[in-house]
Amino acid sequence: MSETGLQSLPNLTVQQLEYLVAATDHPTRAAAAASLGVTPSALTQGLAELERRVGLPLFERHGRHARLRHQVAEVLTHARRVVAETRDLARWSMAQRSGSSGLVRLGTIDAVAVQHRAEAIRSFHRNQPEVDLRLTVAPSGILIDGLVAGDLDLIVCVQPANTPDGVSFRHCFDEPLHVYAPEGESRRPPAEWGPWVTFPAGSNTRAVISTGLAAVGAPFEVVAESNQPEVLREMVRLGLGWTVLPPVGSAVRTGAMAPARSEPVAQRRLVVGRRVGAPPDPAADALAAVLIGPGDGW
Amino acid sequence: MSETGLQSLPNLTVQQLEYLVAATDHPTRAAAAASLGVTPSALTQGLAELERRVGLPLFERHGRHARLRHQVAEVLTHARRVVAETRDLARWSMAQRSGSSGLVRLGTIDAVAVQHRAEAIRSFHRNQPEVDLRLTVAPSGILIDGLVAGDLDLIVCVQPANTPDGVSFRHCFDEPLHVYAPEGESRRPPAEWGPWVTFPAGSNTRAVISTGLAAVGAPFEVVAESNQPEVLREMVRLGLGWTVLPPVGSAVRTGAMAPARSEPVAQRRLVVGRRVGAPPDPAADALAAVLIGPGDGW
DNA sequence: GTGTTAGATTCAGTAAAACTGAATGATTAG
DNA sequence: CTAATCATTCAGTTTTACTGAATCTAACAC
Repeated sequence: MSETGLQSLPNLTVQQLEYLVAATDHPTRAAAAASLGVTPSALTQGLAELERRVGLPLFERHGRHARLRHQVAEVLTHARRVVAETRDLARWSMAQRSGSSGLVRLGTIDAVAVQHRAEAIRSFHRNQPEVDLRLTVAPSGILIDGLVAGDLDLIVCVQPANTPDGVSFRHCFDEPLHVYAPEGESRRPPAEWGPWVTFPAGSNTRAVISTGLAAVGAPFEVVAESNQPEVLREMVRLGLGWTVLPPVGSAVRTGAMAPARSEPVAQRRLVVGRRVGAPPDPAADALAAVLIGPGDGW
Repeated sequence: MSETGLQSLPNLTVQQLEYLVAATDHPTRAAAAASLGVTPSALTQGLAELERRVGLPLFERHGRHARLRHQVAEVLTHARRVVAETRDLARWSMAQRSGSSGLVRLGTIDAVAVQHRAEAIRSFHRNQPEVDLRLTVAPSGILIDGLVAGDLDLIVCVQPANTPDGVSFRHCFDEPLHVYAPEGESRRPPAEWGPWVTFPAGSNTRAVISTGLAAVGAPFEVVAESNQPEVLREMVRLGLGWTVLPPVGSAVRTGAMAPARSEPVAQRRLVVGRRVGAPPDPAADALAAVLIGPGDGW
């Protein structure tokens, strides 16, 4: 919170500094003006304005030539530095604009990162190495909070019951949720299912599961919780209770556990989330497109 | 002679970058605008213009706040750097303007630096430590060349026969030139003076000496040359020949050599030289005034 | 010397930009 | 809900930057 105060900075423009550099780098002002694509008149006036703003005479006449005063080598140094930095900035912003570069902070739930979109993320990372891609894996609620707070640019999460303000979701894909029972208990009717090990309270997936079980008449007594599907699966194997999970992808090492029913008891909707206030970000757009799959852009 | 080409640099102004810095350093834009002494409206429009010129959206809305996008940290870095550098430049130019600081390249002949104006130069250096004073000691001809070429700002030299273009001289003081003879030869008449050890051909002082000796009817056969009075003096002591030199100042370690005549055989005019094309330079003006002594300025 | 030429500057006039002050929209606090 | 604060937009004015023409100046030829 530094107080800038009222000290007036000379309102130099990059263009004026560019004039100065060009004027010193070219033998005549006409040549310098031509190299900048302006008339000699503009160059003269621009340099005069620069002199006025710096408050010091910059040139001295030697015949027809106007030499830079040795005292103002500092000004020239400043000019060269600013021009170079601005050129860097321009190049950087152009790269940003074209989307060939930039920073994208992606957040996904674990199943998406390790299973459903693992290959998409990997190939994006490989094909666009200029994009600094940072991946956060967390439960949907935390992802959404991060998105709202501006800590994430793009998330793939389970669609929540109500869309929070400032966020927009696009459908990504639906994932079936199957009932898994401890060994030997699979053949019970829904009314006798449970008890359950499942995601913690507040989890979007848990809400979907709760609704799905109620629809088939199953009770939903929860005896253990975890955010990690692998942990829930292990609990089932240990006989702690039943669970509802998406099927294990073929790519993942299967624990050889079959669902208690062939039909899914529910399905969760995976969505890609963006901040509505966020300005267009080509890199994030490109990644979002990859994650959503075929279809038009955002 | 680098070709800047036609690549268009965004015409950023220091003020716009200052807006950006202030906007990020203050909690609200109103406060930022107040700190800069402009209306919030100006700040908004200025930042919008900056966004347009950079070509990237810089902010994103979070409720009422407009946060800087994390992607544009580079722009902010650039802005801070340029603002800081420009502030330095402004401070420097102000110091230059006020004359309390700056660079003055002074050139003098040796007698002036070590004798006639040694104390003046020393006290100027002591009283105005902000001025970066660089002293070059050389023969008059070289000093004048340096002045014309712009390598020196101010010189004290022997007045040349004709004033070169682009230089203006002001009278400083006149210095008598006495004849010095090797031990035991002092009492000869002028027609038997010599041979001589003196300044090299082309030297202004030598021209003065030559004229002076001719006026009293002395021959001017030169057997040895040096630009350094001490060397000439030593040559005389060694019996190599006669010489014509200014009297040794009391402050200088005297070699206890008396002139062959009490009246000077000639006198050289010391002048202070400036470039006519040179813009006003308060520091150089002050030093010139000290060197000339009492009298009006340049 | 005179004339010629190219470079640099000055002088209109015009287009762009920056600012102020008022009006509008949007968001937080009570 | 109301009020207050903040941010933005809008209209109008002042400032600034540019082009093109005219002017001035220095260098060069003759």
